[in-house]
Amino acid sequence: MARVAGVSQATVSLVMGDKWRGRVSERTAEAVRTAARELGYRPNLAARNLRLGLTRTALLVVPALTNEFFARVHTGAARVAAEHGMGVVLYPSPEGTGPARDPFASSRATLDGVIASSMAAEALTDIRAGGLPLVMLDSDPARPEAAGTVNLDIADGTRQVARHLLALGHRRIAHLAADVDSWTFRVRARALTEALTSAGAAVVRSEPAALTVAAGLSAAERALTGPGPRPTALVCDDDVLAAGACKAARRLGLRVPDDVSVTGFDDLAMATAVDPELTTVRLPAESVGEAGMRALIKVLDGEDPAPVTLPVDLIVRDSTTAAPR
Amino acid sequence: MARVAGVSQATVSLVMGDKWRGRVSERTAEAVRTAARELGYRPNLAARNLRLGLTRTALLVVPALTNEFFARVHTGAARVAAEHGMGVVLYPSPEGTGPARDPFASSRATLDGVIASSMAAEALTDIRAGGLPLVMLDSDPARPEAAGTVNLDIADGTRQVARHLLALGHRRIAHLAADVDSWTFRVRARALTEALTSAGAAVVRSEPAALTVAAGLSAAERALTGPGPRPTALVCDDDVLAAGACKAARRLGLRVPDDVSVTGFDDLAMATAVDPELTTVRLPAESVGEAGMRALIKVLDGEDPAPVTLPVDLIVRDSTTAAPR
DNA sequence: CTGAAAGCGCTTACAG
DNA sequence: CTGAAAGCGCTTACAG
Repeated sequence: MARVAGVSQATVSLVMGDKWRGRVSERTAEAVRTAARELGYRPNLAARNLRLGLTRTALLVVPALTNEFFARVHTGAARVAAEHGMGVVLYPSPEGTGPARDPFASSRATLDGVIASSMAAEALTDIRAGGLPLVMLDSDPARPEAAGTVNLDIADGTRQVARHLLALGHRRIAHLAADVDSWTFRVRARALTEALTSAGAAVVRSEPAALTVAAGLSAAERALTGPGPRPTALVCDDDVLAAGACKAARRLGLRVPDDVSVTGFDDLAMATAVDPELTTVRLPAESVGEAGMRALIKVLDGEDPAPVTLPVDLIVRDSTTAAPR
Repeated sequence: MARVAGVSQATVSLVMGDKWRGRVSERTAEAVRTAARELGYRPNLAARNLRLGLTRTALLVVPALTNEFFARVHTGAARVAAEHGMGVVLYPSPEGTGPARDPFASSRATLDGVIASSMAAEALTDIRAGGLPLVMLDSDPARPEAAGTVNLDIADGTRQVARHLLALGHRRIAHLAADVDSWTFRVRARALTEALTSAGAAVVRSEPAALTVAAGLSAAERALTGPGPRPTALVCDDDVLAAGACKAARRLGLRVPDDVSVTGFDDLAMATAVDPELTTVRLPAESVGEAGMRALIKVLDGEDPAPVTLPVDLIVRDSTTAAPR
């Protein structure tokens, strides 16, 4: 390339890196650009990475890709990254929220830092071993592993759900709990119990369920047909579970929301795909991604980003109404 | 590292690369491994990439991440990649199926090849400019851009839908067509028209819709309330659209499937989340990813992979029944 | 069985 | 304003 343009390697580097102003003549720069265009020349990133010792690439580790939440987190992260000349590469951890295999062996990308969303802190030891700056999203803020944290106010979202249901007169409330060991779901369970008991109501039953429609359906069946008076509301950890819960209610001959109110969490596309549309908690997923990338960039710049907690909103739709009788 | 282990750089390289057998003594190899463990040493990938001229990493370009189909394609591709010591990095093209910005500028990873799923061929010119081997998934097999292609038998899936509906006595069928310019949707439209007209039926109406529940809903409203006799069946390009169509029917006081049958496509989680569950076409997404990665590996090995077409299956559930009257 | 040396393609002082 | 040189950390012949 340098030969074709009739200049030195150094000059090519300056021009391609847009650092030539005041150091290379306009004429020479133009010649380099022309030659690059004709040759389809692209700087070898591996060489640049080696020389610079950084890659301007971040890895976003997520538990699974089947959830729009993570897609939106990525969108937000990628936007902020682009503004800073960085890129984001996705690593869907093959084992859900469990131990993430070393992404370096897997993605083989060289990375400047990693952002992990909704992962168990323990699941990230392999990644930590790389010594890379780590920003944790939607994870236990008390864990000291991360150089930065961005959280959703999950507890508040759960409290909003509880208050909404209490205001509608519900007192017997069951919880369809995601059968996933992560901070975000532990918070939901704890906040729900606290909010209800402090108001004189109670979680009359808690049913664990994997994050699928079918699992939500059978958990809801158990919750609605178990011993004791039937719950009048089902609080679900996730919209997918809530969709299953609505189907279960219908199969039992119960109307949603007249006989049973159902709430979701996340506000995925599924929340409005089902009938009735789900009352749920909307999570600012893109903002989470944006804040996460901003935090990582600060860490990379040697700064110490303050922890961020983002508010969430209850979206009241048609799956909740006044408790029967 | 070499200094700590008391051996040369070359020896370290041999041991870390697992190429030491018969060339380095067991004793020395063990010493290297121990030192590596203690130091938390990891070979610098940028240096290795530079030296080797390859990265054993493939890029998977997808239109968007909000769809499980692509998540499953990735899962399949990653599995095959891992078996061959490769990794797969995801690149969700920011503009849907439209022009993909140069992923090299964005992901900054150095790549051996790219796999593109469901993208318009024209959208990949930037990527092609990199001169990397390209495998296209779920894309026009007639385009010569790709070194390998893996397709779904979308036309056959559409024909299965048509035959199913015809057998149920439907003759007035409307099409909710995804408002996305890609091969996969063009095939659906063409195959549907052909299958119906050759059986003496017809697509009485075709309504374009973006790939959201809300868009599906309003497109279905248009299809069901337009001039002429009402269609008895709605063939939707996608499960999301079908979910919207079911809601539209219900709002118009029509029962699904008794008054209108509705079919989806893809068999996403949403297909069983809604009530009634959707009759739809199941796509072997993971197999698509696996076959795509296998094809890329062949190309990388200098072979010429044969085009693959994977069969798809109609899944009959509760959203279709005999035509009314 | 082990080490010294070359070279992958960049970027960045440094010299002219 | 431009070029020659060093060096990032590997891997791979090659020599011993």
